[in-house]
Amino acid sequence: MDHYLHIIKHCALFQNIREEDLPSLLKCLEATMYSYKKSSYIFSADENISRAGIVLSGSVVIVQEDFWGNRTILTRVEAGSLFGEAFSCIEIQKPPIAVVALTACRILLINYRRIATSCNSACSFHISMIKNMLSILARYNIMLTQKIKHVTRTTTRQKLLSYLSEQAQIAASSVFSISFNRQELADYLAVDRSAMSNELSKMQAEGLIKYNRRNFKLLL
Amino acid sequence: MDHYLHIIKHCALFQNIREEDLPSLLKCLEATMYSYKKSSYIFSADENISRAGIVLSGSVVIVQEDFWGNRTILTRVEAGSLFGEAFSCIEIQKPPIAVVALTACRILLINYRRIATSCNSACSFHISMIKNMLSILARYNIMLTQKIKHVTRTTTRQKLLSYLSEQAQIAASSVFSISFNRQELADYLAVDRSAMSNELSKMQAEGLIKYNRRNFKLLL
DNA sequence: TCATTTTTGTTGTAAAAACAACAGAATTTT
DNA sequence: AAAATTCTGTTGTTTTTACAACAAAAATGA
Repeated sequence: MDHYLHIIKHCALFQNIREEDLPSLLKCLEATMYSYKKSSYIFSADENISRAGIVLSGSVVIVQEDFWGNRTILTRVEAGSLFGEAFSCIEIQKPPIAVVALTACRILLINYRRIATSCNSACSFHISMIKNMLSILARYNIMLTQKIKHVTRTTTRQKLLSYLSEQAQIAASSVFSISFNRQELADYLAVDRSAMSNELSKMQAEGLIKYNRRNFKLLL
Repeated sequence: MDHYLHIIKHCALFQNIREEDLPSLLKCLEATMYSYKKSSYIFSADENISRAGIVLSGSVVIVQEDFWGNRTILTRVEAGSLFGEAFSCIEIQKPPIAVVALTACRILLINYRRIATSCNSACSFHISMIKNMLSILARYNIMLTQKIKHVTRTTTRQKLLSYLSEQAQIAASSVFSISFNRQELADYLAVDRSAMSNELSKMQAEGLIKYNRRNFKLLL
């Protein structure tokens, strides 16, 4: 675990907490490290999520899956980021999401709830952590709001442009790479992959965009 | 404002705070009451949101609007509930949402940020309020996740069934009323109203549901 | 009460998407 | 290096949707 301390200390949850406090804090959070193979479930839907996870290496996706196995990707989570935090804050019997390893990964599971609910206000880092959590949740909210913005566009083209514009804005450049492959992007935008590939081709033919695999360029 | 104290004290933000502390707390939050006419904007998109709102009477909707005026409803907020809280927690230049009065309403605007960021830990209710905020944000997260579940279904019928099932579950009954009219529901599910009405008719004809206006019954 | 406005349901048409099936390219594994 | 697997693009068909236009019902308000 110590091997990943440089990842952990940069996690948004531990901002404004002194590095020397981290080890005891992690003990307090019952932090335990696990390894997962590609495509394995870290949290599966319909089982109570009582801990939050921090990605130490690799990456995971938060997904919604329906009865027939159709998958929607809510977001991709990279090393250094937190997931499952909302379920650490409130008790939910059947969480509406699952977490799946996109690549082989190492995950630190923590029992955040134990700290937040029985907080001894003498510990200064508890209050720091709760405030960090506020900011993480607020950001996650806004991320979900952005996703809703994309998926509620009426046509596949509009969804793509909405998503690609956001990525260009994040990259602060009209040239950028995306973290999703085609199937994952289709799952994120809730469209059919082949129809989406087809639409991308048309958009390129019309001179709206240029792309090769994960590299894109917006042409106004 | 005192007239609405019974609403305010039940607001999730003020749970575990003694009623006698409320007046000074509200002063601390710079709470100010405003009235809005039906359809007017309480927060408009692209203007910095620095305060959160509590609905005292009437109801509002959180919406996303695109350049062409297409509107998606994120959620409806009733008396006693909070909105705009995510933007009180983190600074955002251009919020992706607007808040519109669905009916004539009275709103209490509060400066939550001032409290959360420069918290004097001597005030016991500050920590209570921050914890309440955590729970509100977590719930809002889950609500957004549910909405994404609905809007990412592929057909209008699936979207309707996904939404109606959730409502039945919330009501704990197969007979229930919904808070949206047809246009609002279409805006929430991101479909065309007339196509949706048409689909509802078909579903009724096929014996899947029975409905009259806002009253629904699921027939398995 | 009557007129006006809002809400809901209905129908037809054109556009778009899902779905399926497949081929070639790229990547990974052996 | 070759084989196997994964990823991406392409095409055609069927289903579904958006859009438009309108009529009836209900709610509002003067």
